[in-house]
Amino acid sequence: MNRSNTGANLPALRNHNAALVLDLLRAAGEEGISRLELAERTGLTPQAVSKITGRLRDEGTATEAGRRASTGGKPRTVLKLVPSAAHAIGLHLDRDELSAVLVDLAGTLVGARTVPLDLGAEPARVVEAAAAEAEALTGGRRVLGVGVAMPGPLDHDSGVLHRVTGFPHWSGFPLRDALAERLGQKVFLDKDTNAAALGLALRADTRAESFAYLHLGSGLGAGLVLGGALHRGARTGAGEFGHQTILLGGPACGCGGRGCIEALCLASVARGDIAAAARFLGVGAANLVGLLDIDAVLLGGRKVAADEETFVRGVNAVVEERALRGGAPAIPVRAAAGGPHSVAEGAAQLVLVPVFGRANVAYP
Amino acid sequence: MNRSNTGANLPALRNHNAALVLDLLRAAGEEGISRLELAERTGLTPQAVSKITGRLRDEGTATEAGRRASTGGKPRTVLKLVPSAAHAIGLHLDRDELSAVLVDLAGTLVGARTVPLDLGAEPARVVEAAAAEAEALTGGRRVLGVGVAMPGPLDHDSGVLHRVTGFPHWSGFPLRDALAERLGQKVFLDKDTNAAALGLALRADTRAESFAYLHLGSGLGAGLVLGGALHRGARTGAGEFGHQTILLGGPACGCGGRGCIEALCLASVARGDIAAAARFLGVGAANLVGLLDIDAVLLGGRKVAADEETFVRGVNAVVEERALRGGAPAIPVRAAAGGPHSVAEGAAQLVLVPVFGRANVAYP
DNA sequence: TCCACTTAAGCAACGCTGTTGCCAAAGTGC
DNA sequence: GCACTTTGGCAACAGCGTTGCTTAAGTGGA
Repeated sequence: MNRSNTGANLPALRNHNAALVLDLLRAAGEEGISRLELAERTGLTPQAVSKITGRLRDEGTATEAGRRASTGGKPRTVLKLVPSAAHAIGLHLDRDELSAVLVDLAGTLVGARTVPLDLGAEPARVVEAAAAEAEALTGGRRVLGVGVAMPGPLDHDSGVLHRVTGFPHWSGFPLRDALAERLGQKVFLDKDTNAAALGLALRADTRAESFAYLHLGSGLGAGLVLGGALHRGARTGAGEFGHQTILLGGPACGCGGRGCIEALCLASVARGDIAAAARFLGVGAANLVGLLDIDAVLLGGRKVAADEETFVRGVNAVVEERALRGGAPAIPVRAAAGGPHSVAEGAAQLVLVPVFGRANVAYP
Repeated sequence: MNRSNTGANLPALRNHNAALVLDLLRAAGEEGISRLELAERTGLTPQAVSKITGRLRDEGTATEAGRRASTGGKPRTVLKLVPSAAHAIGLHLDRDELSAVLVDLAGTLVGARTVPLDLGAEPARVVEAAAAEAEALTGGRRVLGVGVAMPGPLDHDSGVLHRVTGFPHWSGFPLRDALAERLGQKVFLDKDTNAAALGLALRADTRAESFAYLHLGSGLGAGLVLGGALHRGARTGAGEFGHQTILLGGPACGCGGRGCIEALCLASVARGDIAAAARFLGVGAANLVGLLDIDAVLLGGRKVAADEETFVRGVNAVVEERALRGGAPAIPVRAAAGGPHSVAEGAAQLVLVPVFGRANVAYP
């Protein structure tokens, strides 16, 4: 259940409704949305919407932008988000590269920087490098916070890293708090696959409330969006997809197990048999779709990008066959959209999520 | 993200806070809880808690029950839920049996009836039989609604059945609305595995925010509780666990696939090799634990009950080994508690969930 | 051109929420 | 017996969305 455990008072109620309206304004994009439509969609009275949008306009977060055609009376006024009213920074710390982006309230990329990074260096030096990139992008703008995405495992709630694969000295380092203190900004930390999935969840072209993002690069991982929200699990460990067993007693995997999807996929890719890799991935995807009843499967990662069509076709074939067998409707399998900074952009969305009321709790 | 899509006003805020307090009162059980502790746990001010509990006492839902020892000042007054203030009915429609229970606000079993049922009969007759059982249990008490659990597939949101396996004439029947009209009560419909999981989620001895309930009977299914709420998926299809592939190219399953957990498990059970069945179940459980990062795995169903210890031990061994391999803490694997009416009791909880604010949306 | 009608949106008064400031009640312990 | 601590209710209050009404801004027929 996606629920709040804390009591609510008038300011909380006000934030809740304002976030709801802002989320609709964001979804409306350039087209805008009228006050009455906001009222219908939120269930609030038109008068309440007028008050809320009035406050947003006073803040500078929303603005009037034209009118619709009349339907026999006074035409509706169109309201739009003012994306430049605030910004967020997203950082993607990868093994050998640091990607930093600045996005506006609408999530649009405003600036980006990429520099080499040695994740094996001392934590303090990495923090300093990350902070420098963030500051270089800020440029006097109103920045709400900084989102950081990196390879797991880590703990989203406490902002502490665990044993980052290959870099044992990161274990237990409180990256979120260290960066927050250095920058004087709110900082949010999450796994790279989660950030990527969040970024996809908020793209206008991904209209799915629930989906799985499967990332096949040097490893295989997943980001899960369930009911519009990231599912992180109890210890930010959710999305461990690569080491699902699909072939008992199968070939050995680096993890110590046998018949893991990752091992089967990567071996097939290494052999050049992309169709076989896609089928293995499809079996895991079909398991996942059946278990969670999601709306879509999105594929990404370097290995997928190298032969998108074969992967999409192969995964789709397995998922579709399994759905038909179970009498369920088939769900779409697509390649994930997104450019070279998609993970960093998703990280920036970690900052924007609470602004638009899409946090795991309805009341902050 | 577990979030509300609708606007909130003062009555909604009041309901939200009252439900929060009621939930804490329920969790406190016979021991009770003081006003100040309620204030700490909810984040509300003591005065707000006094007002809310005052209203609950006026309604008859809560009552004062003794005091704690003094800590140097006026001793705290203990408040308790009055379980008999309202009741809920739960119905479990199984293939050959109808189990009906009456539970109080605390979820305690107050009455139960079991009669034979032919799920293959005409829907109208089944509705009538269900309604008669519900009425026989009511007995002039204040009943908040009726929860119905039955084998899927079905749609929880619309309350309509799909092609119930083996009973094609149920397809498309609006069971929820038919029963609601016949009884003049609110009715909630869900899958049997979901009801069982919900019942477990609300038992005092299951202290897990997120867990999977794996049910091995004539088939194999799962109920998922994530972050304290049932995860039903987009079409109430979540929990399709039996037909997860764990052995590519394995033995054929009745579903048309190969190497499904269900087929492997049931074949082992039929051979009398319970340890092997447990290992197969364990592989599926380990996949699930890794994917969702849950806190516990609970096992139930007739086949499990026949040799609980072997199943728990076998599943635990696989789950534990996988967790250690991934560097994650091991999570408990246990047999699900619950008596002969546990599914019907969980169905009754479908009615109580909104009362205690544990619905999927924070604001109803 | 005018006027009746429709639709949009703000103003003002209102009921009700949790909060704040204060005080009475009910204990402990020197 | 008195000072102190802690609980918990009373009363006044700020602020939320709602309600009732008015004004603004269009359409379309006479």
